[in-house]
Amino acid sequence: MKTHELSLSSRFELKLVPPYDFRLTIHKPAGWSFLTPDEVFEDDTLWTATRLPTDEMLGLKLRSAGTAAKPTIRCEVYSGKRVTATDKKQFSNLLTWMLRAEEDVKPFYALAKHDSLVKALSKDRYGMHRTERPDLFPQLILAVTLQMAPIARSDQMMDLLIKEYGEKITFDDKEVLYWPSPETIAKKSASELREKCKLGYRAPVLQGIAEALGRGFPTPMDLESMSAEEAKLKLMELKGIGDYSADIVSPHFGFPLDVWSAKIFSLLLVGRHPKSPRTDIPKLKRIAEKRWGKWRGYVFTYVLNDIPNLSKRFKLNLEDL
DNA sequence: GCGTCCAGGTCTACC
DNA sequence: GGTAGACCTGGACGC
Repeated sequence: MKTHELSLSSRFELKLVPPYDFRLTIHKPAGWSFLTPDEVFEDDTLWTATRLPTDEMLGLKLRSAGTAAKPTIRCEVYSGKRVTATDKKQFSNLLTWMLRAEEDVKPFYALAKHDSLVKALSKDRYGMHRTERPDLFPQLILAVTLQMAPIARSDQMMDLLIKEYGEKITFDDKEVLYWPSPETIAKKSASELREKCKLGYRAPVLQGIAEALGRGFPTPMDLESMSAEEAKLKLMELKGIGDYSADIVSPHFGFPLDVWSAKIFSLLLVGRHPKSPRTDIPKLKRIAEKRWGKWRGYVFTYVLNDIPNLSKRFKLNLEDL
């Protein structure tokens, strides 16, 4: 396994737009990782890693030094090269973007005045933010492995991809395994990927995506600068990425309903179990857009991270769907 | 044990 | 433009 030994390159504090709950944001209650499933979260400190569009690896140590009302995050960036003052400024800008430090969620919470679901969500998960990744490939791996598989099987495929082809990042006496690069996956045969990572028909799909990224593809930052529709269409040019996957991967983040979440939102939005969850997806997406507009992605993230509370509050059996 | 069924989409062929 | 059917494979389920 390729190993990167990184050393401290930059240390700075970020002031964030309140309310901002550090723990809820970077260590989400439903268990989704910030950047890699192998990141370490101890004593309200996160050690994680990311790959930049330049292919450089960074180690990140993030720690809250404030409260949800007065949020501050102490950031340490670990790198494998000597960094300049310009690099340090870019690290600060990058973390601001990744943590959505400047995003004001108060307009979202204002919807609670006339919306009982948003009222519950904003109370349960006050200060939780969505986050961004500068590395597109892990999001695409997530989207592809989620397709047509129970979550345990998706986890199995992702774990095997990281163990077989991932990279080891060591810094600050910690070790973090990170996702494989598109270059690594593009070089493997589909049959090897299928066998070692139990990817099934997804093996050639993932390899094709890795090859497409290697030929040049917009970065997440590029996609964000496009309109939401343009970004989605660009992502859907990748074979194996359809409407649902593009909604997950796009930094504009749509309302990525799959069969499982369609069952949940059918109960929350129209108060009944769907007869055919897959058929109901377009209708549910339209209802969500009309009800929450640009904040529907936030509603989606909040709901997925608040299932046990919502089940009790609205007397719905959402945990067994 | 063993066989059967199906899952947190996408693509293609066919009408 | 709409839709049925195929797609890997592991695990749940019934027997």
